[in-house]
This record gives sequence, C-alpha cells and structure tokens, in this order.
Amino acid sequence: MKSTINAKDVAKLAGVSQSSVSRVYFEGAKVSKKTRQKVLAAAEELGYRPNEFARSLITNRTKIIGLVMKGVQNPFYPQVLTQFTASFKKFGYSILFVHTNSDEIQTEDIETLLNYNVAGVVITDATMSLNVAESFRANQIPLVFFNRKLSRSNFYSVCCNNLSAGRAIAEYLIAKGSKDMAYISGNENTSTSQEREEGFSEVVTQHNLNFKKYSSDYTYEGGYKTALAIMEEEALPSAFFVANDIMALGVMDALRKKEIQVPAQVKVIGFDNIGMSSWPAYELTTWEQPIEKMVEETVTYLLAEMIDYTGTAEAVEVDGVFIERKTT
Amino acid sequence: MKSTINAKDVAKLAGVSQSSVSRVYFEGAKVSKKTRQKVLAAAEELGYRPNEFARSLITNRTKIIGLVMKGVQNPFYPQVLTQFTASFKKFGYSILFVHTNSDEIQTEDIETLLNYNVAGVVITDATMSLNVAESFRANQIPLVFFNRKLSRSNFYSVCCNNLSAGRAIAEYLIAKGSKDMAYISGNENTSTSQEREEGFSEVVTQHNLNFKKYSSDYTYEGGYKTALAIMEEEALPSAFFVANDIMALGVMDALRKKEIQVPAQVKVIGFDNIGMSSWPAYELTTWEQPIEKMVEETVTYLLAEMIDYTGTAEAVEVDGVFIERKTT
DNA sequence: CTGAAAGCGCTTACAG
DNA sequence: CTGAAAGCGCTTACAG
Repeated sequence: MKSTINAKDVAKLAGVSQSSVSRVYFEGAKVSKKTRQKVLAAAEELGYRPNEFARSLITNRTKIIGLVMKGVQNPFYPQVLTQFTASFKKFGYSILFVHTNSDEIQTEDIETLLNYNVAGVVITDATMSLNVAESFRANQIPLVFFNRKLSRSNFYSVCCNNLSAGRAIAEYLIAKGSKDMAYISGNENTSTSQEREEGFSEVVTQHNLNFKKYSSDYTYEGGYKTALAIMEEEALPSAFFVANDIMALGVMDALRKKEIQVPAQVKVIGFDNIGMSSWPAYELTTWEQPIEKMVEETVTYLLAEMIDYTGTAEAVEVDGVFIERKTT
Repeated sequence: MKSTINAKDVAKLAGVSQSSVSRVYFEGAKVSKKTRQKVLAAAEELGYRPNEFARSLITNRTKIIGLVMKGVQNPFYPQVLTQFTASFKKFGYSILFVHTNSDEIQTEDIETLLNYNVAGVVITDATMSLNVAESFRANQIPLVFFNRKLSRSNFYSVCCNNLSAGRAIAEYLIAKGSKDMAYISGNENTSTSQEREEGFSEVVTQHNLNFKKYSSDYTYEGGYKTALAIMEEEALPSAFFVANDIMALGVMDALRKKEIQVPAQVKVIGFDNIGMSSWPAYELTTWEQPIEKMVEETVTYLLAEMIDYTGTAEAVEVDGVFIERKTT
C-alpha cells in the first residue's frame, strides 16, 4: 500500500527523527539550521513532498477554499474566478470549484465542501437556504456571499454599492433629459437586481417621473427577447437601465435589428463593465463593479475568520464607478 | 482538538463497532441490513459525515480532479469548465481549479496538484514542460491535454479535428470563389493554431492559390488590432480564416469600424462556435468544437486510468461541425 | 457478517 | 533543539 515516500524515509536518510522532518515543513516550528539542511538535502534526493491529507487530518484544517458559482456564462464571473484564484494562491490556498445549475445551491454541493472541511467558502451569483448556510456556521466555516445578499440572515456579504449606483444612474439619465425610462431587471429574486431597481426608482420618483419595469433573467438572450417584445408591443422608452451588461448587449442587438439608433433614439446603460462592453460594436455606458476590491474584501475577511472565527455578519459595499461611453 | 463527530461516536450510539460504521459508508463493503439501519439512524442523529482526508490517507486515493486553465477570458473555456464540473460530479469527483497566467504551467501550480494527490489531471489551453508532465507519470496520475497537444511527448490528448477542419474551411472558401485568403493565427506555439493552419495551407496550395498569414494571440483585442493593421497597410484579402471565434469577433468589429461590408467585401470564418458567434451583431460562420464529446472522451479515459493505470498515450480527435452563418 | 487491531503520514505536547 | 510516542479518522486484512 505504501508507495509514496514519507517523512520517515527522509528522516532515515537524513539521520534525524521523523519529528524533525515534520518541523522543517511546518511553518512556525523550530529546527536548527543544520538539521534543516540535512533534511532538505535528503528530501530533495528522494523527492519528498508532505502529504496534505495527513496534515489536514491531524490539524483539522485545510488550505482549501470552496468557491461556488452559477453564472459562468456571464463574462463577469470568469473575471471573478480568475481574481479569486490568484488572490487565494498568494496565501497558499487552493480552490475547490463547485458549479451549480440552480439559483439555490443544492445540499449535495454543500456536502462536498463539508466533507473536504474547506477553510472557507465563497458563494457567488447564487443563494442558499438559511438552513444550509447555518451548517457552515455550525462547523465554524467562514462564508461570504459575493455579489449577493441573503435577506433576513446574518451572513457576511460583499457587493457593489448597488443602491447608490441605481440612484446615480437615474440622476444621470434625468440630467440628460430622459423622462420615460425603463428598467430591465435580472432574476427578480436576486438582491443585486432589487437594489439597483430600488435606487433607480427612488430618484425617478423624487423627480416626479415614472419608469416601466420589465422582468428578465441576466442573460444575453433574455435582454434580446425582452427588448424585441417591448418594441413589438409598446412605445419605446427614451432610456433603458439594464440590470447587467450581458443583458444590455442583448438589448442593443435587438435595437440594432430593428434599426433603432442608440443613443439617438434610445439610451442604454448596463452594469458590471465586462470586457465586451468596451468593444467597438457596443461601447456601452455602464457601472463598473470593482471586482478587485470586492475580491480583496472577501479574501481579507475570510483569512481573518480562518484564524479566529467570530461569525461576524456585515454587508460590505464597495463603490463602483460610472463609465460613460457611447450609448448615452 | 477533537471537535467534529467521527465514526467512533456513531458506533457507540448505534451499538456497533467502528468498523461497521466504516463499512456502511464504504462502497462495496458488506454489512447486514440491520447494522446499516442502526448506523444510518445514529449518523443522522449526530450529523455524521465521513472525513475525506482520513479516507484518502488510508486508501491513498482521492476523489479530486485537478483542472488547469489559462484562458478563462475566452468564452470557450467557461463552457468547458462547466461541462467538466458537471461531468465529474456525476462520478463523485470534485474539481480543484488551478489558474495559470503563463502559457507554460508553473511548477508551483503542479506542486499543489501533487500535494493533494489528485486522482487525475486535465490541462486546458496551456502546455507544460515534459519534465513536469513526467512527474505526474512518476506518481501514476493520469493526465489529459485538452485542446492542446504536447509535441514529441507521449501523453493523452483530446482535441477537435483541427487539421481536417482547416482543410474543410479552405475547400469551402475556395468553392465560394475566394482566391486571396488570409489566416490569422492564435499563439503560434499552440498545436491548435498550427494544425488549423496546416490543413488550411495544404488545400490552398493544392489549388495553386496563396494565402497570407498574420500572427495574433487568440484574444479579441489581438484580432481587432491585427485586422486594423492589415487595413492600414495592405490590400484586404477576400476572406479571413481566423483561428478562433473571439479573435474573429475582433476582426469583424475592426472591419465594421472601417465600414467594410461582411461578407460582401470580406468573408470571415472563426473557430469554436462560442455563444457570441450566433449573436445578431455577428452571425459568424465558424467551426463548432464538440465540447460535450471532447469532455466525455477526457472523462472516460481518466476514469479508466484511475482504476487501472496504464499511461497510454493517444491523440484523440473528435469531429467538429461546420456552421454556416452570415459572414461568408 | 462483525469486531479488535494495525496502520496511512502527519503534528504536537512531553521529556530530555 | 531533538526524539519517542500518542493520536487525527478512517480502511482493511484477520479471526471468529
């Protein structure tokens, strides 16, 4: 059964005890320079590598972060994935990637994370029942909802300032002279779509104006179909605030198909600032989500909680930036 | 130190031995119905979950697949990621996600995979030095290069039929009357770009025609810049064969910017059939990579090798499909 | 079918 | 600073 070489083998070759070998590889343990050198030389010769499983078993902690994602089709998320992987790598953590199809994360997916006793969890673009979330708390595993809030719960979340972004976008459009605006929502049960709408609505109402609301689903196809349907049945608004960029691109393509001029006939504003929004075919005005800072906030919190678990809940909001391009 | 509940706890409550508890959770082990029921009841009550680390330590095998990716910015790869995650999940495997920035995978990234003693590895959109690849073989860890071949090596690879696709695309363009064609390559050291060019070149030459070659990098920006540069300095070819879709979209946007009509003035063909290529703004003719089948081939091979390691090398090619849209 | 016991490869008090 | 030993939570021959 024994096939790989272990600390005992190295110890024998180095002429020291197995404990000493262990100490060389365990950060914070003390070993004399001489011992360290002997061990490293022997390890090198044998190609020794400490077994993470034995380590985790004895320390009861891992260097694995569970990253749960849903919408990898939205180009926003590959960026998020890249940033998290890079950021955690710096601190020696690896990523256990879980992809879920449903809005609500399945118990099955969670089991995996618990079985591997992950050091922390990031949930992206999805929610989970409070029950399930609590099972992480019970195991003192820190958890962050990234770009989502779980309503009526006390879990840590990191989002963009969706509410004030919604307000700023309304202010901007009204200043530009828009009167009859429309909001195209993402999945309506997401906090992001709700908050963007709420901020927007607030300001529109303050100005004694109205806006129409159309419900969509955060996908390109959703944006495309929604816009087509609008054009077939109703008068076009003077501006669309679309809950994310990928939908906004769909909206623009639908407008293009009907030969509607943007921004001359309709203005379009998205949200996220995905790479494509700056493509010449779109040049979309949007609200940039500060992914880097959001990731940093998430990682900082998780690292702190891994050292000393408190279970603190907070809804962190990181300020995004308005990016004006050619669609407004 | 002991915090979580273990098989011993369950055994005590169920009134059986710890071995029996273990057998209930170990597939293939034999336990009487009665024992099983007692154990499951006790486990349920205590919230027991077998510790994966202890399991892996004793069995010397894991249920983790290392998935190494580079180009997550190319929408082709999120699709690949989703499929792999779904497919491996079916067989009870989890994904350790490694993201690399460089074309050649770093030893550091590999260390992680070896430390976690992954059951298998998929390398996507990147290569690695033969040295590093051999370290997997030394540990009998099966390895598949997905969408890449490692030249002069004997590792398993799964690709699309790039060579014959290149040929078919040349035949198609020539049949359509194109005479002066151009190939815009991806990163030139990738097998995919080389083979697509090779097939293309072969047929063009057979027909006593020529084509120009421009070197690019598999990104949208690369395609955009390359096309702009061409238009500023030289006569436009009658058709572009672009090594992947995302670059082809860049090419199209550059043409649009210069008000060149596609396909009237220039034809454009991409490769991959990413979601965006069917968007109304593009409607790109392309060659579909059969991701699902490619993933299936990869998973099947890995599962077989995990049971009985042979280290067989083979360059599997899965046939793609030509998709004609409006750019040709 | 079941239990007692050895052992996977580590970390970590405990002596020296 | 170093070594001998216990123990993390499992699997798995070995008896019964």
